Amino acid sequence: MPKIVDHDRYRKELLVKSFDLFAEKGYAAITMRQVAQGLGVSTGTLYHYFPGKEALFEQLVEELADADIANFSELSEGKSIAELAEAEFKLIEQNREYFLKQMLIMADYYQQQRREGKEISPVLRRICDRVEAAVSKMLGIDDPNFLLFLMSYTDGLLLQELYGHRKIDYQAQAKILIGMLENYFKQNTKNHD
Amino acid sequence: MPKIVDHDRYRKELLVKSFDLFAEKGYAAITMRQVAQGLGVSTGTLYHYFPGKEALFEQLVEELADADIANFSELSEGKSIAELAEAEFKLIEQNREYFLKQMLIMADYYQQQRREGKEISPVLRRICDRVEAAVSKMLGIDDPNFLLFLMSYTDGLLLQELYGHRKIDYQAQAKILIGMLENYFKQNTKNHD
Amino acid sequence: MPKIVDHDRYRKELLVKSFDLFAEKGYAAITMRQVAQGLGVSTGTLYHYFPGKEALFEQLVEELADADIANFSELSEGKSIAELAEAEFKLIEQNREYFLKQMLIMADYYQQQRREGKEISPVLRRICDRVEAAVSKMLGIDDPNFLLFLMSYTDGLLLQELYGHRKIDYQAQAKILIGMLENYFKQNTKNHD
Amino acid sequence: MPKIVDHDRYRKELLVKSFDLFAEKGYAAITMRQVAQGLGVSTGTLYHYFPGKEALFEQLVEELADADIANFSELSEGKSIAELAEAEFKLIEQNREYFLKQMLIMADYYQQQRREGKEISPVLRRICDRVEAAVSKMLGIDDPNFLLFLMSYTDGLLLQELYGHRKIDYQAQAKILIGMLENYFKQNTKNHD
DNA sequence: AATGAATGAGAATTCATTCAT
DNA sequence: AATGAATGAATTCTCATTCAT
Repeated sequence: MPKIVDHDRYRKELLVKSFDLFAEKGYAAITMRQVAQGLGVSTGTLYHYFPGKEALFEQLVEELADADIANFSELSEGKSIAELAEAEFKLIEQNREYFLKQMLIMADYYQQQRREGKEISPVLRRICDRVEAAVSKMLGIDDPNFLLFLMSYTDGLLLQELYGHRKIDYQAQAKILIGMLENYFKQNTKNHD
Repeated sequence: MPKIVDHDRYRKELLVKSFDLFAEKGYAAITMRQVAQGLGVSTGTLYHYFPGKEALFEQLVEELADADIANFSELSEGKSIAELAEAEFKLIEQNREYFLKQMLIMADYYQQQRREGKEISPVLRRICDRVEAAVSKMLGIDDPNFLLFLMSYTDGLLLQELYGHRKIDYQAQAKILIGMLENYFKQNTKNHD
Repeated sequence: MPKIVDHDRYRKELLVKSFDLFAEKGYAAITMRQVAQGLGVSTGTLYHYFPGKEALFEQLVEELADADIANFSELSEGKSIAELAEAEFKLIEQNREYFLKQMLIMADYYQQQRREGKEISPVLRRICDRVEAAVSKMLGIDDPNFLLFLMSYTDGLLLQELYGHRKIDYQAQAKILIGMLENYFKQNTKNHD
Repeated sequence: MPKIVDHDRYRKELLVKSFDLFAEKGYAAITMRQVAQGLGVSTGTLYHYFPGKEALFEQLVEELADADIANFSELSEGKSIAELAEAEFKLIEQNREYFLKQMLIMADYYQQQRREGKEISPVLRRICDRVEAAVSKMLGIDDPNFLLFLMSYTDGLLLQELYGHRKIDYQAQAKILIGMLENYFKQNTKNHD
């Protein structure tokens, strides 16, 4: 069944391409025709690969959960905390478009699930967990509360972007974070004594 | 002699009541009929007070920008940093529903403005600025970068709720924040010497 | 019951004022609010004087049927045919706005009656007959076929305005009509011998 | 392979079929649902072929401007003026339904354009000009003023139909017209001497 | 597989009319 | 009498979805 592979491969390709479209307009606001057009296919074809709009969106979010947070791992080797933090912020800054879009899609998905009375989606949690794990490994931090703090801070920074905050100085933020981290490790070391 | 109605007062009342509705479903997903029903009026009446769905939503966001962040000011008197931070987190925890909804509405508004090719809305910025000013005054902090850090952190914490994070331990987070703050003030004092 | 006189007088005043409004937009396209606004009253007041939109329009058309075709009679005294014809055309030209509007309203009324399956309205006929009688008296012509010809010609001339005909040369048309009339009278006289 | 439909051909077919519907009820009074129903299609299909009600109506009027005034040319060969005139009136009488409807549509269009503050439509003029050209060629008359007279007369005759005039005697009218024409040609010939 | 024409339920919005004041 | 707020049915138009080709 080589055909099925092709079918599946193409489906995923469409999913990836639809990411921007959903992020730009939002699930409820975008139409299937717009999606089809954006993907360069007919609506008929779109429905050939996905049973409907809702399923398409769900699969997109699941795709996000499966997608590699590829870049994170690159930087994690044997550097000082300061270097790591700086590298992380550079990475965030460089991909802020992507992260912002992912955030918007997740917010959209959250609302959609709520609308339909469903419990908070395990898919969102999965995405969240994986990012957390990546950050944990990258910075060598295990304390869940401190991890939550870090995640919140970086996610929140992206939110500020959305809120229209005047140009964010990622360098300065990195410096603050480094201070936090150094302090954290100092204290942690003390505690472990 | 017309029916005696304070048009403007009633309009604002409707706006306030529509907050939950828009937050729950999202701008694009909710219908004017649903809004009308939720407000307990007919669609005709809704259109009597607002020229259209878009205007209604915009006025809602503007209302948000004008609304008092009343509760913040209460706690700001002569307490230690630790007390203030603890109080702030309690406040966030208690109002997390409201703050989350506001966040969703702002994200929605952001998308809607983008969809229409408008520049990033000054209204969002106004909301953002006011919250920042409130936090600044409350905690007695002026450094914009540190303020941004704080805002990001607290906003990001709310985002984690949305992402389906298992019960967030606001107490533990408060502790972390206090550590940060104490460290910040210590350092700041040193620098000023 | 002096009040009733006032009521009735005011009603007619409103009718007269509504003539332009209906002519400009058409019965179906104009809204009662627009009419009210155009008349400088509230919709409530409008409904106080007329039971509804349809009745208002019907009364307007009836008002047209009752209105004096005042100006026509002025010119009818002891003049030559050429003079009369010329005078008539000047009159048409001067009032072409009014006549055009009347034409539009009558066409509208015709359609509305048809829509409701009613027979061709006697009211329209009444207007038509009165105009015919006026022309007959004015030009001293009795032959119904020739009168019909005359009416058709002048009404048709107005239609040409509506069709966007470049500036119509009423002088030239008057000359043609005079030729027709003179010829008609010559022949008629011969026939009567 | 899409369903094989000649989009443009079908669009024109719909236009032609919508002629009666618009003439019967008027642009503002007829609803798109009614049009769709009258054409035997769904509203969705109607909107698939036309961007909106206004565009549909405009295209209809343009279609009228392009439509052949086919029948006119038939009769124009080598006959006496009397025969031509008689033939014309027979033609008008036979198609009076069609001409009346065209007149109503044009009046409607005129109002609609005015409503929107547009200048007098070139489309109406185009229709008008083409009819004029046809009549000119048919009767062999060039004098624009005399042509205007003829057009006005015949159009006006149709108007009388609308005004509810009792049965119009087209034979008698033809006789009058013949008189006019003969007189016109006689005089014209004299002038050319 | 792929297309896009067709559908009709449902969205935003309007409007004649009613009615409390 | 006069006002204009309130209503909800009806209008224009959209859109997810289906289906013949």
